[in-house]
Amino acid sequence: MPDDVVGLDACATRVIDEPRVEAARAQLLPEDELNDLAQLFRLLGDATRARLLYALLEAGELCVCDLSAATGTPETNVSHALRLLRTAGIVKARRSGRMMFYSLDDAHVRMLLDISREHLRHAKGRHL
Amino acid sequence: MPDDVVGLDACATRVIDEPRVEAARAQLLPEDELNDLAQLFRLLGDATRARLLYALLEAGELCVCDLSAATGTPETNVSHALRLLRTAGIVKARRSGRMMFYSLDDAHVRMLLDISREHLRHAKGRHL
DNA sequence: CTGATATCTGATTATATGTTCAGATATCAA
DNA sequence: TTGATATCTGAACATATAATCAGATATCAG
Repeated sequence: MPDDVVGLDACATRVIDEPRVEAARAQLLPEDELNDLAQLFRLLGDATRARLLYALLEAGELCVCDLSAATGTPETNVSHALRLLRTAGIVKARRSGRMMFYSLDDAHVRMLLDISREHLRHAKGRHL
Repeated sequence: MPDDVVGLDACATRVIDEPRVEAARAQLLPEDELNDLAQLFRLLGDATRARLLYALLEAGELCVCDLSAATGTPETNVSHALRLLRTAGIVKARRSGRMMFYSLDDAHVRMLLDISREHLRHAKGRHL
């Protein structure tokens, strides 16, 4: 059989740069890590959640009703959104009486929010 | 009318920490910026696209068929994915003969990928 | 206890989007 | 030119998920 045909996990595709492909394959992230990473980004990739996160980035800590007021998001939506973010370890909650105060739970996420905002500013106008 | 009821864009929600809410509102990102940010994260938030991006992060530059081979993704999917990423300015393309070589187009995105991977490592095991 | 408030939850619906397939385009070799 | 190859495109389908609504839980005041 020809040696330029791959028979592993891919379909029979011709490979142009064999060593580079091998290197890339060797460093592929494990499936579960990749899914976790994708999930992290997906959670940041919704306007409603992003609004909440940037509000928390600025305000530090806010209760559900204040988050609702500050972002103009119905409280139910805020609650649903925060549950997803909390389960993923992106925000943390602190109870005080009948209120729950939320804040960002991770320095890396804070960095992601910052850098992405910066990216946007720099990327503006570069592409058609 | 009572002064603890908000009547601007939100529904009539009671506000707990008025000044903090005002501050958060004043610093809210404009809608279009927020949509762009959410779109950026959403594009990173898919396992197939993330696989391709991390492959490019490691390999530097790969053509479609090599990306397909390296990640085990059908070439059609690779092409669809790369179009979205290219339109958003996340990857750039270089033609060489009948092949197209793709690579990451933005230092910030590279940072996002790095930091998120780091986040994952550190966050592993912290939450239930 | 009862009532009021803040938040949460589950189910439904509507929308968005990743995947697949068939075929189109573009480049090169002969 | 013709044929082969690499990539792209559009449409149909299937799945995921955000928004909405009704009602549940939890905390506190009286």
